[in-house]
This record gives sequence, structure tokens and C-alpha cells, in this order.
Amino acid sequence: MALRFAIMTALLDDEMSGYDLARAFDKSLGFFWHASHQQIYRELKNLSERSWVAHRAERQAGRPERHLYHLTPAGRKALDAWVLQGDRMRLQESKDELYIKLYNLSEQNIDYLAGRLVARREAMMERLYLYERIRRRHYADPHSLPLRRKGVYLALLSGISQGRQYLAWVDEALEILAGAKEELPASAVSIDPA
Amino acid sequence: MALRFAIMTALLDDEMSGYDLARAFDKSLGFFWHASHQQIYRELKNLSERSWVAHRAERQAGRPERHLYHLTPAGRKALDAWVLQGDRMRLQESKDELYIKLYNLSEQNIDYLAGRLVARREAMMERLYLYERIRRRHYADPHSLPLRRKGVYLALLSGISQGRQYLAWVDEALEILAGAKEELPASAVSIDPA
DNA sequence: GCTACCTATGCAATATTTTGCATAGTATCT
DNA sequence: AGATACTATGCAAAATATTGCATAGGTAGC
Repeated sequence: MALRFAIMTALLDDEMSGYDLARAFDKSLGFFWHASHQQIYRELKNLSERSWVAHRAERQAGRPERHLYHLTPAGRKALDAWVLQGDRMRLQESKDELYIKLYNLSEQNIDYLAGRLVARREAMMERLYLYERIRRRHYADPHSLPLRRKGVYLALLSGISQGRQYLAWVDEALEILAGAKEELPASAVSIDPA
Repeated sequence: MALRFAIMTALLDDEMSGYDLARAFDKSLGFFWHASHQQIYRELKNLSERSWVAHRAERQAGRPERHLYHLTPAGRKALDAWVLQGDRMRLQESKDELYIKLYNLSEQNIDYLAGRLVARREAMMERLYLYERIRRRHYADPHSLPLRRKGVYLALLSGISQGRQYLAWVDEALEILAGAKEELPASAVSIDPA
């Protein structure tokens, strides 16, 4: 349901192709709602049938045609109505397998899990770097933004603040894991005079 | 896929009924992986077919029978193996419609969206309170915990830290929205001498 | 007595998401 | 020359998740 409206939201400013949208959903909007290109093409088809979006073809030399989608007035109206519609407030559940795996922490998997945490830290740092760049480039002076852009800015702030919090948590978690490992009996490696 | 293992994880300590699991997924484990009772019963059936869990019936006076599930040795083995298996690291996307709605911030919906933020703050404060209570009750001295419980503690820490971050963000967002509203021309309410 | 909610289980339909496949030309690296 | 990656679109199947319904007795408040 929401993906439909996320796509329309992305079309508020510019017309975009399915491919463009797929890339947009790898970035800013995708931080809040991920979608694969297959999903996007299917939704675009659905939205076209509803006449909430329409497209024009753009021929390119050598390459496949781009179908550039844009909001219709009916789509714009539907989007505006959706924003004001009831809100199933599921408080964010950070759906990451790693948490479940942490519930299974053991001597056998502690190194593996610590490694996965490090990988997440790196990925998050990269993303955080991207967001900070966007912030500096487009939201350096939030006070002067038009109202709608202030909303986007709030979402961006949430991403940045979540990212920083996540990095701090990973670091703390790694420290605790390192401490726990030291206390472990060096059983497997010990030269046991059998 | 992961729900299967989340359920097995919950069965590590105690045997539980589907109903018990459903309630557990409203609390601690559910912060990381939500599941409805229908899903849980289906997975339990599936897990039984794989012989990864087994159950015994417990008759109760007046009430329906409870089917108490427990891990089998094969289930335990499968769980241990899963923890070490490849990890599709999708960095958490806070899948909340509200972010998309914020991208559509306008004079028409600013009050509504601010109200939804307040509702989220209240819900998060309640949850945070629950987590802090769990922390004080069961994880007051994290250093002395056995290894596996330290993993659970890390997940709990993540929940607490995310919750606090979220509250701080909501407050900042509400302030920015309040500031933005003040700057708005008082168009709709003004006594316009037509 | 009626209403609402809790314990306790589960089926079925629908909606959403993921994964695999398919096509086709261009560009870049080795 | 061949491998890999990028632009660009889309179908189909499988896995997951949500929503509605169904049963059945117990407890608590009005």
C-alpha cells in the first residue's frame, strides 16, 4: 500500500523512469522504504491503470526507451488524501536477523557475530557519510527551506540520528564482546596434557 | 526464514505454547522481529514437520489445551548452524509510513503529522519504560551474565539506545514543525475584508 | 444479563516482498 | 576478445506477512 504512495512522492518534483525510481529507492527514500525494481515496475503499472500516474516515452540512441512517469492531478489528489488517512503506527521494529543471532551468542559464534557487527559498522558509516553530504549540499540552512522540503529534512535528520546511534551501539557491543571473550577459558587452544 | 529461527531462539530457555510465543513477540524478541499469532502457529506446524520442535499437550481445567513446544536436538543443531550462516545484511530501513508522509509535508497536513509524531513519542516512551524495567530487573549487572545472556543484553541495549534516539528526534521534529507553523501566513483564519 | 476482554488454537484469502529468470544494447577493463 | 558492469524493462514463482474469520470457555465490570 505505502509503496504506491512512496513512488508518487518521489514523482512530486520530477518525472522519473522506473529505473530512476529504483535508484532513488537505493538512496534517500529507500532508507525509509526499500523496494526492488521489479516491485517498482509492477506498482507503476498498477498506478497507470488507476490513472494516478501517466508516462511518455523518450527514445534514446542505442538504448532502450525510457518511460518517464509523472503524477496526474488525480494521483496528486489521492496522495494528499492518503497523507491524512489513518496511520497504522507500528513502532519501528529493526528487522535484522543479527539481533536474533545475538540472542544465540556462544563461544562458537562470538567471533563470527563480532565480524558481522564490524561489517554493519562499515556499511552504516558509508551511508551516514552519504546523508551528511546530502545535508550539507541541500539542507545547510533548514530554516529557509519551503515547507515540504522541511518535511524531507526531518526524515533526513532521523536517518542521520539513527545512523549515529547505531554506530555508537555497535562500538559498545564490540567492546562488550571483546571483554566477554577475555574472560572465556582458553579451552580449545590450551595444551592439555592428556 | 528468520521467523522460524526466532521462534526456536525463544524456545531455548523454556518450553512455550503458541500463545506464549505470541505474547513474547509482543515484547522483547518482537522489538526485533514482529509476528502475529497466526504466523507463529503456522511456523510451529512447519517446525514440527521438520522435527525441529516437538510438543506435549497440557490439559487445563475449563480452558483449551496448551500445546507446549520445545526444541529437539535436531532443532538445536539447525539453530546453531543458522547463526553461523551467511548474513544478508540489509541495513535497517525504518519502515514507517510516517517518513513518507513527512516528505509530503504541507500546510494542510502539518497539524495531523505533528499529532502522529506525538502519538509515536508516547508509544515509544511506554516501550522504553518496559525495556528499562527489564534491564533493571534482569541485566543490572551485565558483567556477571553468562555469555548467551550477554548477547540478549546487547540486543536490549540496542533497543534502549534506539528508543532514546527516537524520542530525541521526535522532540526536535516537533520543534521544527512548530517553528515552521509560526512562519506560515495566517491565511485561512484571517479576517479578509473581501 | 450484557459487553468486553483474555486464554487458546487454527484456516483461508489477500497483500507484499523476494528471488530467479529474461532480453538487449553500451561501456569499461584486462 | 572476453568478462563484467551499467542502462532499461518486465514476467512469474515462491516466500512472507497481514487481515478476516471461526471456535470456545472464563473472568470482570456495568
